[in-house]
Amino acid sequence: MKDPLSDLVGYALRRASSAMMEDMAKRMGALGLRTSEASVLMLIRANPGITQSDLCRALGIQRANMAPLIARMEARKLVARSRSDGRSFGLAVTEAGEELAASARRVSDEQDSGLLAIVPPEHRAHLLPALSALWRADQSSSGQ
Amino acid sequence: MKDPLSDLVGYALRRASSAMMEDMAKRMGALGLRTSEASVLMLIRANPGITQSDLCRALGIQRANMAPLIARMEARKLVARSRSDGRSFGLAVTEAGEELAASARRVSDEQDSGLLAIVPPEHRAHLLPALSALWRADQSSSGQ
DNA sequence: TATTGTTATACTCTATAACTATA
DNA sequence: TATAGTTATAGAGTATAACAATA
Repeated sequence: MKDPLSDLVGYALRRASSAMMEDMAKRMGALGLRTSEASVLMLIRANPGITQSDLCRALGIQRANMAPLIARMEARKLVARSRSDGRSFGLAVTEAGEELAASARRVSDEQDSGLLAIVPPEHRAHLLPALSALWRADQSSSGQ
Repeated sequence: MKDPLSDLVGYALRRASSAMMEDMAKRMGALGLRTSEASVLMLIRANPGITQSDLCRALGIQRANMAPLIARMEARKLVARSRSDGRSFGLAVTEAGEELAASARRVSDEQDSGLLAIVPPEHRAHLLPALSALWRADQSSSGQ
């Protein structure tokens, strides 16, 4: 069968990302986390006191979608909120959240090692710089 | 702000793919196509007589989701179906479909050039081989 | 006026289960 | 038994609009 798509970087990018995300969903699911929850948890852990809006800007998530996500994690006592000003909350991980965030980080690192192991050695060091350039150059992610 | 995710290949892969797909959706939308429809159209064009199931295996789409997609494109007279055996149809692009497929291919090539232009020159040639290795190595895509 | 958090809502993509007709 | 196509359905991700409270 002819495959007119296999020489397209964009197509390979989508397929690689889908495969990786499916694998990641399985790994984080084993911890009781969605992938979005895992990234949020890791980012709060690294930035205690961060607000929901700052999280949204960092992760490219809409505020409207962050609200129920944080609510779920607060209900599970993984994250605690404290008023920072009248509008916003400062977020921090609880003890349970700290443990889970550490596990999520470990899982992420494991997956990353696995991904890099699949990439032929001569291409390996180029992947992260190339991908970082692609998403940092994106215009649409800057506006909310 | 600390960013514990930016050194993860998996995270960069997801962000780069999201940005690319958003851009692609805009470009294909201008042609009246969804991204999935565009890829299907290009693949049928390159493989006249292909069945829906073969398309599904090539593109990693579920049969259940292919049915309404093909139905839409048949209703728009972009694709024609003819019985190949009692179970399956052979698919082919119509004249209108051929034109639209050519436009979709042009749009894809344009985007790809733009993507590669963003990647620093020393990393450029490594991107497609690295991504191809990643999604071709994926286990879950082989089973339907 | 702009920002934060929230609710409601809708659209797309994707996945599974169940069914029929055929090989 | 396995495969092709179909339908119904549900989950997840994501987007916009509108609102109240606050800066």
